[in-house]
Amino acid sequence: MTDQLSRVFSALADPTRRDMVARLTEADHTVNDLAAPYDVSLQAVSKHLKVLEDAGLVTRTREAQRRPVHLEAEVLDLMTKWIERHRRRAEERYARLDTVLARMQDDEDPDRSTDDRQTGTAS
Amino acid sequence: MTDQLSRVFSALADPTRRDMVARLTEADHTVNDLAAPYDVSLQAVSKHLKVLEDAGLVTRTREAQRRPVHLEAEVLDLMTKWIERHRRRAEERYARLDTVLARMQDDEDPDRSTDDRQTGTAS
DNA sequence: ACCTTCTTCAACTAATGGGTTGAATAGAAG
DNA sequence: CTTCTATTCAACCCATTAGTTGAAGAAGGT
Repeated sequence: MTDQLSRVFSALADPTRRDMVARLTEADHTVNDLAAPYDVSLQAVSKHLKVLEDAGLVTRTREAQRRPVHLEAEVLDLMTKWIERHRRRAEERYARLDTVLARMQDDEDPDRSTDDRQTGTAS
Repeated sequence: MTDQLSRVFSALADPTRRDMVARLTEADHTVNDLAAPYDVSLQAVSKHLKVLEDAGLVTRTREAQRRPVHLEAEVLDLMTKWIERHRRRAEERYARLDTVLARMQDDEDPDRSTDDRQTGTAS
């Protein structure tokens, strides 16, 4: 899992980490702050943060003993781009399929042989 | 990892599975078809497909001995929605921060006390 | 019936992931 | 210098995952 895209998807596959990200959209937080709502050790939270950091989703600075965590929201665009690119391809394909199916439907029913392009009757 | 959103993120955290999804946007494929490009056993590919299926990303029907795999692209919207919701929140927060910073900048510089809202000079 | 094709099930292994506890570091504050 | 707070490192545990090989099941073709 060497590429960033994989790391980002993987990072957000965990509900706790998604919740952290959600809270970080509102404000930067210290590790202690972030840990408060969860029923796990501080060290576990620290690990979660490392995962988010390795994915590029958060950065951390220093402020006295604290290490405020900051969300790098632009990284989310990486995913959005991938998803939307493929979503779009699939949509286009479905559209083509619908067209094909509609034509087949027409062919099946010889009464309504009104082909849009060919104004005259078939030879 | 009980919720679907987690399963979908997790499913797409693997480059091979992403590639499969990418190929499935163009056409349905059999397991053999899908497996061809990868240097792993057929059983491994079958397992990958199970992950995608459990996430709701693909469905499989039967067609003689084959089990054609079909992409369910709408599921991608689940992710897009989550991501965009939080992306937007972060953006809004940044915007607010910029405003605050701009105000602080103004306060720091007493020469240019031209407040846009107040047409006359300050009292 | 038999063979072939396509696919999955079962059992195993090695690596990874999320959690734990205990010790170590970084910086303020006494 | 000691102590307190905030955070991380290290070692370990257990469950899950990605891969393997070998056997089995399901559907057609002969």
